[in-house]
Amino acid sequence: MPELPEVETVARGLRRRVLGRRILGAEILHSGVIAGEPENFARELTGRQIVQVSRKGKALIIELEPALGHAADFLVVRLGMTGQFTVRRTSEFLEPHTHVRLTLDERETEIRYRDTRRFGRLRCITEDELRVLLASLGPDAQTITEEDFLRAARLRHGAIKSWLMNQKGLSGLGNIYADEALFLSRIHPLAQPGRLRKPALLRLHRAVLKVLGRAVELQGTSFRDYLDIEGRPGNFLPRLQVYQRTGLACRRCGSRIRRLVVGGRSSHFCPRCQPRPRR
DNA sequence: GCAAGCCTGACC
DNA sequence: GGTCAGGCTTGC
Repeated sequence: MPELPEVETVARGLRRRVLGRRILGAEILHSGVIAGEPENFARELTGRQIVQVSRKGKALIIELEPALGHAADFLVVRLGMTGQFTVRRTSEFLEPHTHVRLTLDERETEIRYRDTRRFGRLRCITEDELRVLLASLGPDAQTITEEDFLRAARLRHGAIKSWLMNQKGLSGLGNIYADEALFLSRIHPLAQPGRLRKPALLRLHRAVLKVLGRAVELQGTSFRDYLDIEGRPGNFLPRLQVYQRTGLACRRCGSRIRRLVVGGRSSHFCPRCQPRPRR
């Protein structure tokens, strides 16, 4: 599942491989992954040079050189659950569930978008629309300051796990890293942010930065589908402490890891290291 | 038939 | 403000 570290890895890969290159054509094999009109999408991209690749939270942002007759200067991608970008030779075997092909300048390589579940979306938007999108996301989870983190958490009711994942207080965490950060900071997924003491919130802030930093270094987690630009899996999987380890021994205390549904999402935690909050 | 991320809509 | 269910899709 692409969360911040996976999206960061993809962004770095794209930066390395396609920065400065021009998109000669866009072929849409399945329009379901395109937000808006597919014809418009293809028209906006055709002939455009890629001048920057960045991200905020889990949103991948590909900036195009401004060009006459083109309003949308940004290709923004949300990878959903199984979205994948690869840079491949045009002649290479086209893997199943490839939905978009962006031919690059010499016509020998292309950017491919693959997405088995088709929960991901690609959209071409203007700078104004990008601004609105970015404003709808909280500070990036990798760079959020202590102050912003405390401020965002303080007023919140409801489960801290839901807050970590809702992209508004901070953006970039999904199920894997939310569970991992809560474990590292020894906080129960049902704890209420507004009721936690400051030291606990500071622990959580540090845990978020730590787990994301390490996961970025290891190029993300390949639980099921995630692969980078070159088709390689990430290396964080063996470092997972709780995610998808239900029934296995906690690496810290040996208790069995439990699973609990919070906000409709499965949460994995150690009942001893992360005691249930007093209510 | 469930699970995943994200959106929408219903409800309190 | 908050929760919850439903829909999207497909592989297990």
